[in-house]
Amino acid sequence: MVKITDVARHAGVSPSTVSYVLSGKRPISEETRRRVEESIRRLGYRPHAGARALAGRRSNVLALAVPLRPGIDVPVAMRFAVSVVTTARRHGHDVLLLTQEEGEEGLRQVVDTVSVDGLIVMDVQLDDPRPALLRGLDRPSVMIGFPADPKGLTCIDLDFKAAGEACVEHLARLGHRAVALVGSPPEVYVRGTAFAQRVVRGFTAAADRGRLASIVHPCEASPAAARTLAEQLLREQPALTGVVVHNEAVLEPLIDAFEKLGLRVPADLSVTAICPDELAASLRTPVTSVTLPADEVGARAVELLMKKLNGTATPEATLLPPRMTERGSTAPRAVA
Amino acid sequence: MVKITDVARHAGVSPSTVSYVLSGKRPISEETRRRVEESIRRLGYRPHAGARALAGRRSNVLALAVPLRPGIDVPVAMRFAVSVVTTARRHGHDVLLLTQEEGEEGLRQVVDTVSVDGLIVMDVQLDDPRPALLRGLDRPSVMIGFPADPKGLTCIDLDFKAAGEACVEHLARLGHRAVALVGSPPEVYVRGTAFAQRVVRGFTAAADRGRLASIVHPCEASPAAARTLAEQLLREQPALTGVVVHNEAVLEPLIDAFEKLGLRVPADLSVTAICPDELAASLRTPVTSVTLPADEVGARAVELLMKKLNGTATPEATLLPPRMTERGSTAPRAVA
DNA sequence: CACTTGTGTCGAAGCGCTTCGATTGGCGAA
DNA sequence: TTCGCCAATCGAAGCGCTTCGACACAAGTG
Repeated sequence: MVKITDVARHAGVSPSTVSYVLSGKRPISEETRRRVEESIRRLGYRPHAGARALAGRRSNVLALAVPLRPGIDVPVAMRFAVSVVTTARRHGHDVLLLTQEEGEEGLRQVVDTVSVDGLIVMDVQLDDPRPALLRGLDRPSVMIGFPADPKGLTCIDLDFKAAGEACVEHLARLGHRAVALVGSPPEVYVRGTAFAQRVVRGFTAAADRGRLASIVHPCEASPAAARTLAEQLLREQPALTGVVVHNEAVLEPLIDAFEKLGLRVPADLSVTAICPDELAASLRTPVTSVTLPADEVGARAVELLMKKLNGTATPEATLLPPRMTERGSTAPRAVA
Repeated sequence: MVKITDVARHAGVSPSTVSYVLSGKRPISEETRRRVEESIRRLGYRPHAGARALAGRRSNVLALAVPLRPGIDVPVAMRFAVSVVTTARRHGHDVLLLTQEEGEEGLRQVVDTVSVDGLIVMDVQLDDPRPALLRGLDRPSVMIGFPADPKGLTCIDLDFKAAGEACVEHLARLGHRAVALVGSPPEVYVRGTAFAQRVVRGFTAAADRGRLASIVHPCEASPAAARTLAEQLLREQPALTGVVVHNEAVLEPLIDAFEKLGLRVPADLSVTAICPDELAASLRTPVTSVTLPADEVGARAVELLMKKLNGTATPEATLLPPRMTERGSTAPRAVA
């Protein structure tokens, strides 16, 4: 194994100089720096992570809590995770994976063990016990999603309320007067997942403001549930011409179901979604959607955490404004 | 932070004794052990991971490479991952997450950095470059899946060939004479993913042996693709009465599609699948399936790795025999 | 020209843990 | 009773790195 003393010898400097070249914490002359960097490359030197963690106070490891709870869309969750991992790596950090089972215990343990510089917590819920835990920790953290009380924390997420509003307003502008929200699976609401509720709130508020008739239903993540729900919606609201889907798993089956029921999209029924762009664009009928920018959220979460690690002040709440892309699944309401 | 010397003082012993209590590498009297353990608990002591990694040669961290390639079923992949993480934790190890982007570079880097005791690599493909890399490493590894040449490696997976055979044989026993395999998305075959090909091989071999008419088609992971394929299968093989589905994402839509086409399951068409039990059991028509034991595979992979870390010999290949559960989606062929 | 101020580098002291060799005391064998 | 031996424990030497204070020298300052 190549160690720092090897590099130092090879470059004709002291180990501390090599360390300073690496960390940039003290000025190093241009020439020395170059020599050291050359030696590092030639010898293929990689600092020993454990030694670093011991001597410095940093381990260069982040923990990522990914609770794969029932009802969440796993592929979407993993987009966040992948984005976190790659961004972290760009910042020289590795990512330790925590899953639901480890829950609070896992959090505490990993933190106590000092193997982790900071943590990123996904799928935060309104009554989540983790925010309290995080507040008590001596290590910085960032939450993806919002708990009931984000005071003293750092949270980031898409502005789901605005996203819900944007969808309704888009439909309203097109002349639609009766709209429905197809939400996440019921478990998600039962658990009090903030983002789901925010969509509902935004949806309802905008509908009320625009004096649109509106209904809201959660929906299981299965094609069968989608079909059932499609029928139910039309029964409850025969004048329905606009649908907002906030449920990746049923987006396609739901459109299918409506078409099977004789409604053409967008001629008879306009559909918008809140979901990753890739999904919306990949469907047979590309769907007008507010993007769920998982990549951006993941990356920004890491960047916020890096800032906190550097002692830079960070905002408590970061809400990304919704960005809507029209793709042809929405059209002006046909005038009867 | 509580350190080993604090524990030692509290228990009235030397730090090395505490260390030996923890590692069990030297005999410690029953009484001392108890006192030390009590102190550890009372003080809430957690060994510093970095210091451990530095002093000992172990970091108690595993790397898990989860390449979320197109065409793979993310929820299923995550079942493996979660199982790996929880099993690793039971063995006192944390799990570092590697994603596709980091690929070989990430592997090498994490390993060089000595932050990792061993690695588990998922979604291995026939011509995967990683096995070669792993062979060259000085650290043990376990692969979930099989490369073209598993010599010198440790691989574990469901015996997909036998699984394919089991499905066909089950259908054959029920009197079916014409069967179809609905496979994974085409990308998966193009990439040469062993498990997908093995299913095909098992399926075909068993069909030939039993003199069944058989057809094989990959299928995109979308309801639309499922519908199209259902029609296509019936067109190509009007006598079709048995289907094997090896594609979690289209299992439900496919059954739907067949039913829409007027075939009742299992009265007119018997369906079996290779997928996690939970999925098979959760459908409206519970599906007879060979379980894809993600939990077991993940856990066994970790255990194999632990064995290698302890220097115990491990078999190169572990193939879990298929376990089939009848659930009512298969029935004897209706005699015309 | 003596004196401060910076700049770039070095040496040494740990970080918390494991591990190796040494030490102690108790016990059976001679 | 003495010796040797084993079980149980201790002390000290690092593991590879960061960081702090010291130092040497060059470049201003009055």
